[in-house]
Amino acid sequence: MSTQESGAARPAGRPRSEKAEKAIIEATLDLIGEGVGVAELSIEAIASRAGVGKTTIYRRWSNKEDLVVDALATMKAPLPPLSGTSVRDDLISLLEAMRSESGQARSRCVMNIVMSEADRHRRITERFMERAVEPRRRAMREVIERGIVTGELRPDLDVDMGMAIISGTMLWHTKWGPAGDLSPELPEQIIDAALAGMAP
Amino acid sequence: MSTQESGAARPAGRPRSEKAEKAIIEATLDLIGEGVGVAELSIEAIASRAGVGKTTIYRRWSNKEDLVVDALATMKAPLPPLSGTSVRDDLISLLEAMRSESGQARSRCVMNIVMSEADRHRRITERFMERAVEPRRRAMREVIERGIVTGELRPDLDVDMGMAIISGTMLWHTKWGPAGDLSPELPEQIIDAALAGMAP
DNA sequence: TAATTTCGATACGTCTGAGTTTCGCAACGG
DNA sequence: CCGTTGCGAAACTCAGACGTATCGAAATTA
Repeated sequence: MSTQESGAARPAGRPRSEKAEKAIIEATLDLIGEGVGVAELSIEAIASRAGVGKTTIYRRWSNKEDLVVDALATMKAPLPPLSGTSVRDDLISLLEAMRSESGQARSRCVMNIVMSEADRHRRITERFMERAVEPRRRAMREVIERGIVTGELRPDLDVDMGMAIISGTMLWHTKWGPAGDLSPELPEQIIDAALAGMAP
Repeated sequence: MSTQESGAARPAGRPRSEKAEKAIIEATLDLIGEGVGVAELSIEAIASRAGVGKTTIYRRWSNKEDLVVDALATMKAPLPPLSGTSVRDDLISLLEAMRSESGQARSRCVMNIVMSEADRHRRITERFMERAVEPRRRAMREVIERGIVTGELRPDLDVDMGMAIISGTMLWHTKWGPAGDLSPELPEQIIDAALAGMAP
């Protein structure tokens, strides 16, 4: 077992370095986190940052887009634990997770790329959505649907619209809200405002 | 008056072509509208598209960023006329204006750039915000404040939060809503949902 | 040990685009 | 008509990055 296969017979020769692979992905996310866009992102910069030869990158990914897709796909969403005591609390927890991520430069820059590169590099967006966005979306949907069942939310509530209001209001604050970090009270404020509505 | 100055004495020599300037800005917006990002945007492509020599561009703008700033600043917001009959109607009109713009590739691409390039090219964002976003923001704020005065909206409503909910929900749909054009009913649906709230 | 494959480093030819210069012509003022 | 400035086109130099090839060393199997 110590020197032997795991499924497919090892093809002989020096095995690919797992460490190099990690370093490449990490360097890619690192540069992205510094605000470098996909277009400016150069393989040479990644190789240099990762302490790796360019060959080591090209042996694994045939082009930049493939690498970026894989790199972004590693940004999985760590869904917050939901207490389940009340819909209000769970929604606040979900927004709080978004808020804390919006404080990380890397997350912010990744979102910028995903949102603006959707047309040019469809594949980048697709994998990321499926891996990172969909799970969150599902979680929020479940909370809202549960709220309708328990009577905590209006029975005629349009679930999709409810999600759009909550996520959209949060998104708006991360993009156009006052500069600097978002207030820790913001998630609570948003949820209460969304629940209450604006009409008298 | 026909051949004479308007303020500063003309410095002699052939005057700069107003037409070329327009063509350059138009070509820039044209390329941006095709999804070309700021990084990929090349002066040569702009010159060629505008039917203009590179010199003519460099004589006016010393670098790409300056040109893009000026180009985006020409995208002024054509605020929709507000009937003023009801707050609901006016808010719907404001969202309808956003919806119709979101159907234009050029507007969509400009928004992508403004939102994602905010960190890298601060100046691009700043001028655009001031020229195109602020007027809309003011208009919506006035409508909401009027609604509070007339009693159409809750007296204790947080105006900023109300704006965030409405604009954010619309923004969310333009970015992550179902693909394709937004439904003409969407503005009305958003406003009604925002006014009503989610609680029973 | 021998064969094989990957490793990081480095050099290479190629391409794209920046920014400058030069050209002959056009448009303006005096 | 003359000096000045702008015009589009083209050529130029320069930098950066691409993607490939080659190197000697390292890691692994047989």
